[in-house]
Formats: sequence, structure tokens, C-alpha cells
Amino acid sequence: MAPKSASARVPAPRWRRRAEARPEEILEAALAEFTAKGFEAARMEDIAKAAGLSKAAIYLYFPSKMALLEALIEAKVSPLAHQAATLAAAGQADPLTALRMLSTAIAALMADPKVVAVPRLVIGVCGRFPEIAEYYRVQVVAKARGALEQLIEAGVAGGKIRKVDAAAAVRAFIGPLLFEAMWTHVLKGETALNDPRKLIEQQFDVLLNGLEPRA
Amino acid sequence: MAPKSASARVPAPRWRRRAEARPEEILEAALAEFTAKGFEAARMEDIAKAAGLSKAAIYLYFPSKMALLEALIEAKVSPLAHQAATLAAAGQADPLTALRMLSTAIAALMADPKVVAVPRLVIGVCGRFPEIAEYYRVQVVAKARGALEQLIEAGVAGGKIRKVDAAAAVRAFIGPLLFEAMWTHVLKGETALNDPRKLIEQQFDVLLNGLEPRA
Amino acid sequence: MAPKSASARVPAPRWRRRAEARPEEILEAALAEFTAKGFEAARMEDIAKAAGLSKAAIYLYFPSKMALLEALIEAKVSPLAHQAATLAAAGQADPLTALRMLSTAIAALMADPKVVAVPRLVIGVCGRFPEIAEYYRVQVVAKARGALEQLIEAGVAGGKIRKVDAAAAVRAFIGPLLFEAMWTHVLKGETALNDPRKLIEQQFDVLLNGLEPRA
Amino acid sequence: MAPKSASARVPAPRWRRRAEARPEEILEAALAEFTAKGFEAARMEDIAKAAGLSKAAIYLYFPSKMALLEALIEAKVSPLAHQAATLAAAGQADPLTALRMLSTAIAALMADPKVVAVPRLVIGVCGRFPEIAEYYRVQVVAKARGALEQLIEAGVAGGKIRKVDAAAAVRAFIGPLLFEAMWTHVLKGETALNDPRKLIEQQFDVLLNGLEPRA
DNA sequence: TATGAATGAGTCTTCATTCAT
DNA sequence: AATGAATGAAGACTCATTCAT
Repeated sequence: MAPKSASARVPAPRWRRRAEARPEEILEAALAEFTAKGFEAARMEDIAKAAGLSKAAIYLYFPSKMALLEALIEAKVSPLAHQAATLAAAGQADPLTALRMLSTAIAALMADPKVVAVPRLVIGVCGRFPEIAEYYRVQVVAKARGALEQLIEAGVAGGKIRKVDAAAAVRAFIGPLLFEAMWTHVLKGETALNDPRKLIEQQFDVLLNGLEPRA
Repeated sequence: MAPKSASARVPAPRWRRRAEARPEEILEAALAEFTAKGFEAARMEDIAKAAGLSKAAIYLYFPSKMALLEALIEAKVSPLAHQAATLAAAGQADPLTALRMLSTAIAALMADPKVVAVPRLVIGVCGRFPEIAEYYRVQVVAKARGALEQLIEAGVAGGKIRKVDAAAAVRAFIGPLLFEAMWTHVLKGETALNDPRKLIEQQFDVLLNGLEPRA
Repeated sequence: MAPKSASARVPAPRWRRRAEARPEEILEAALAEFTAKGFEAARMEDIAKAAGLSKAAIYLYFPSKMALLEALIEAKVSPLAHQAATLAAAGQADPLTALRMLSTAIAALMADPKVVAVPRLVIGVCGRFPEIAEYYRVQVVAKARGALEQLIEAGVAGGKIRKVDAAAAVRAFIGPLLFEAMWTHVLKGETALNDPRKLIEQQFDVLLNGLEPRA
Repeated sequence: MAPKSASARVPAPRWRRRAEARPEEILEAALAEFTAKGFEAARMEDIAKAAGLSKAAIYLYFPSKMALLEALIEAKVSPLAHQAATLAAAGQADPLTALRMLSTAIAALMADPKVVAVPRLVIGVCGRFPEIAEYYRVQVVAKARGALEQLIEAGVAGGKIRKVDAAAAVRAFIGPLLFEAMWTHVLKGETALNDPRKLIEQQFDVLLNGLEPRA
């Protein structure tokens, strides 16, 4: 996560880093606190303490609490957007296998609370910050959905996948993972995400073959 | 929202204070505010205003903001728990049909923001109130999961459903709806929940027959 | 001030609340609450409950919390002032015996928390209500002091009491009782007021004979 | 009230915030407000203003209003406890003289409203905070009583004091001072504490020689 | 007479944010 | 770059008091 050296093409965001490692540490701490207590309930002082700084020092890096939230969300977008972009291209040849591998990877990621933290945060916050909802919808979820739909459609076109509604298929693919992630991280239920391979195997048994008894 | 006419003889004068209706009205307003702003950011004063009361008056009915939240959650639990209980029994005979009908009903419900509001609230809040997470996990979600799993297993036992992992099937069944609900209400995306029948038909096409091309 | 004349002709029906008794009951309750919690911390609602009324009903009898306090204080003053007046006359003949009897009576009274309650209240309250301090000083304490000093001086004049400073003698006479009353009721210490005769005997042994060893 | 010049070399600039002095200043202000208005009626804002701070700043030093009260009480206890302890030892040789000197000192102290303030506070507050009553009873008053009784008993044993009940003697010794202090500070009466020497002389004339005419 | 309902004015306490060094 | 100190603005909660019946 080395600071990508200013990169003059992209106009430096308002919360531009002034030191090397600090911003990362602060964001880390902020994410932890936001996740644990929610955006409103999280206190700058606790974030500062967790980051090993004084409360005032945070303001050297981020102009406000809100900026922290924005930085946090944005920081997770580029990776995701990028992955989504490459995904569609990469898996065209063998969509089902691609989906299976992808699923397993996602399931494994979702076992990590930190990965789920930002989406959870967005859920909790988008009520009063609609811009964030929109940003997340457009920049993250819509992109991911699009990429997956393309994959499905490619599979259908290539005869590898039965002719189904792509959107429905994407929901069938992502929904169960979302559900298990919520169960695990929100409700603190016993998770099936610990064994991603097994989870995906069971899920794909249903997903690929359906519930109907075969002749 | 009309005062349910305590006695038809004397039409309750408009200025009559409807003490009995108050708790409901307050909860209504609280749900709206909590949903819009989140639990922490919601102000008692706004809730009061929305309920047509003074701030202090709320405390005649609920001892604290937290109590409001709890009442809100609990108020939605008994209905759910009850439905879940009847569900399992009702659908034993023809599980697939039961599932399909149930899905459509749920999808229709989920189009209503108010129905989704409490779960959303729980998601946003359970980080700092683990008791609520536990309550919801045990009293609501675990029960619903259990009822659905029974349904699946009954179907498998009766040969109406292919032999699949029940938990995976439940995830495959609920996950997509959850996903669409989040997309709709959290991210304010264009919803497919408006036409529940079509949505479920597409979803069940995938769910029942799978993605694999049939021979 | 009190609605007098219970008018015994019509026996108040059992269910009928005796309106004329109300002020007394309320004052009783108010004294109890004020004593237990202090004037500021006492809540009208609790007073009402203790008096078996609704909060609003109190305002039919007393226009404000402050009025309650004033009524309370005034209700205890006339008796005291009266007693003080008679005292001086009564004991002129044999001042020492009068003092001894008086002391025992006072000590016995002071064992009763209700008797000490109003003075305690005054102590707690006169910081912010100087009129009350003045009222109490002039109407109660100064009068009592005066009466006692007269008694002492009469004794000195009649040769029954050694020539001492009257004020000092009064302090020596009242102080110990005040001290024990505070210890008992304020600090909840084990009291010597239970056995007033013994207490006064010991106190008078000191008071009359002094500490100096007699030749 | 001058900041005690932490170091004489650099005269603390007037605008320098004297963080170390703050707690003392706050307690000072709190005592003043509590005394003037009573614990409940005193407002944090006024205390803050009197201490030259913002309301919120007080919470940097004391976590609550209650803590302020406790600190205040405790701050006066150690001195007293200590003095009481040394007292008994110091005066053993000549108890009567010790008592006389002690009395004069106490009388002089009691002329200062600030010295009487905390006991007054305790009186007003112990109704609803019984722990404070107990603390004060055990840590302050019982200790002082004990020390004085020892002194008396030593005097009796050494033949310097007539054989009297020690507790009664202590009451006879403290009571008058207590009485005069209340008269002065609670009731705002004209005080005799201004001339402690004279007051004690008169009081000791009674205390030592008694009221009975000597043969 | 009596009260359930309601409220305006206030209080303690918290916290994001700034300031002086 | 960093911080200890400070604060303004806000929010939950309370309570004496009033009102409509």
C-alpha cells in the first residue's frame, strides 16, 4: 500500500496526505471504530488513540470526520472497480469455472471482517448521506453487477450456461454470499465462511443444478 | 392512521388527545427518523415533532431513546416469529409451491420500505448493541432459517426436491431477495421488487433448474 | 390558612376524600420528601404520590413548590414562638429546674426526626432564600435565645445561677443538643437522644458543675 | 488567589493557561456555588464561569457534578483527620490548656465562611447521598469526637479534670461553637465569632466552672 | 375537586473542532 | 508535525407547572 506518488493526473483529493504512513493508520483506526460503533457514535478521540495520535493531529490529515468516512469508502473503490473490470475480460472463456473460482475467492474474503466493514458502514450511513449511497451504488455495486452479468451473458452466448435472466443469475450468485456475510458479521452467528471451498461447493451444487429433482 | 374511534357515539373531537394511540404514533415516527438518519443521528425532538408531540411527552411513553429502539424491534418480531412457525407446517405437503408463494409474498413485502426498515436499523446498530444482534439473530433470523430448512428437508424427504444441502438452499432462496432489498432501499437503485411475481419467476427459474445447460 | 371547621355534622362518606384534610396531608408528604431529598431534589410528583393525590391536585392547594416550603416553615413557627413566650414566664421562679425540665423535653423532642426536619430544611435552603433565613432567625431562633437568656438572667439576679454571660450560657445549654441532633439525624450516628433523661443528666452534670475539679 | 508561581524564574504570562492550578480553582468555584445555591440548584455553567472556564472544560478535570462534590468533601477531610490525630497526642500533658487553645483556634476558623461551607454542604446533601453522610460521620466527626474524648479522659485520669462523662464534655465543648457557627453562617445573624478569644473566654467560664453558684 | 396529558425551560454531559505553543 | 487545553453547539432527559375535561 505504498503511497502512489502524487500521480499528477488525478487532482489530489481534499484530504490529501501530508505524511507517509499516518493517513493509512488513521483510516485503519477509523474503520475499526466506525465499524464497532457506527459513524455517529464513533469518537474522534478513540480513533486518534487507536492510531497513536492526538485528536488534534488527525485534523492535519483529514479536515473532518466526514472526510474520514469519504476517504475510507473511496479507498475501497478503486481496487473493487479494478477487479470487476478485469474479471469480465478474464473469465469469458470458461464462465462457470470463472464464477466458481471467483465465488470461492469472495467467500474467503468475506470471512475477514475488515473486508465487509465498508459495505456495512455504507449501509448504516447512506440514510443521511445520499451522495454516499449514490457513489457506492454507481461506482461499486453497479460495476460489479455489470461485470458479472456480462460474464453470465457470455456463458449463455457460448452455450456454457442455460439461458437465464442475467440479473437473476447474478442475484443468485451474490445473494447467498451477502446473506452469509451479514449473518456472520452483523449478527455474529456461527459462520460457514470459514471453509469457503465447502460453502461454495454446496452453494454451487444448488446454483448449477437447481432444486428440481432430475429425471 | 385514523384514531380507531374508541366509541362511535361521541366522535372524538379533533383536539382530543388520543392517549391510547400515542405509543403507536411515536414508534411510527421513531422508525421513520431512525431509518432516515440512523439511531444515533436521530434526534428525539424530531421524532416528537413527527409524532405531533413535545419532546418531553415521548418520555411519558418510553423511558429512553434506547427503549424506543427496543420497542420498535420487538414490535416486528412477534409477527415474524408467528409466521415462521405456521410456515413450516403449512407448506409440508407441497414444499416447492409453498416456497414459490412465500417468495412472492416476501418480495412484495420487501418493496415496502417500512418492512425493510427494522432489519436495516438492526444492521446499523448491532455493532454497539450486541444484545440486539443476538436477540435478532436468535429470535428472528435463526427461527426463519430453521423453518425454511425444515421445509427444504421435508421436500427432499418427499422426493419433491433434489437432495441438496438445506442451509445452502435456504441461502439460495433468501439471499437474492436480501440483495435486491439492499439495492433498492439502501442504495436507492432501480428496483425489481415492484413486480414481485416476475422477479420470483426469474429467480425461481434459476433456483429450480440451475445454470447448467440441461442435456 | 387551614380550612378549619371539619363540620362534624355530616360524617364524611368513606369514599369521599376529605378535602379539608388535604393541605395537612400534602404538607406532611412535602416535609418527608424535602427532608429525604432536599428542597431542590424533591419532586412534586413524589410529594403528590405520598399524599395520595395527583401532581396537579397539589396546585389546587398550594400555588407553587416554594409555597409548600413556606407553609411548612410557617406551620412550625407559631407553636415554637408560643412555647418560647410562655417559657420565660413559667420558669422565673426556679430557673435551674425549669432549664433542666426544658432540656429533657427538648431532648425527647429531638429524638423525633419530624421535629428536627424543618430546621434541617432551613439549613439546607437558606443559602438561596435569604428571606427564609431571616424569617427563621428573627421569628424562631432569636426569640428562643431571648427567652432563654431572660431565664438565665433571672436566675443570676435571683442568686440561683452564678454570674455568667447569658449568651454563653444559652449556647452551652442549646449547643450540645444541637450537636447531638445533627449527629443523629444528619449523620445517622448512634444516638444518645433515645434516653433523654440520662443525656440531660450527664450534660447538666457538666453544665452545672463545670470541668474544673472542685477543691 | 494568585497562581502560586510554579517557578519564579519565568513569571507565568497572564495569558498562559495554568493547567495545574485548574482543579483547585474549579473546586473553589464549586464550593462557592454549592454553598450559595445548594448542590442541586448550583449550575455547572455558573461554576465554570466563576472558575473562568467553559462549562465543558470542567469535565476535563472532574467527570461529573457529583465528583466535584466528593472531591470537595475529601479535600477537607485529610487536613482534619490529621489535625485530630496530632491533637490527642499533643495536649495530653495539660488537657485544659490544650482545650482552651484548641477552642480559640476552632472559633477563629469558624468565622471563615469557607471553613464552614463543606459541613453545611454535607448537611444539605446527606439526605439523598447516604454514603456521604457515612463518610463524613466516620472519617471526620467520629475521629474528632474520639480525639477529644481521649483528651478529656486523659485529663480526668491526671486529675486535671473533674470526673465527668467524656461524651457529654465533648458535646459541651463543641456544641456551642457549632451553634454559633450556624447562627452566623446559616442564619446570617450577628456573630460572636469575630472575637474568638472573648467568645471562648465566656464559654470556658461556663464550661469550666459551671452554672451553679460556688459556695 | 381531581387528573391524565402535555410542555417549555432548563440541566448535565458529550464531542467535533480549534487554538496557542 | 504534534498536542494539551479549551469551547460552542448540541442532545438526552427532567420537572414544575398548566390545561382540558
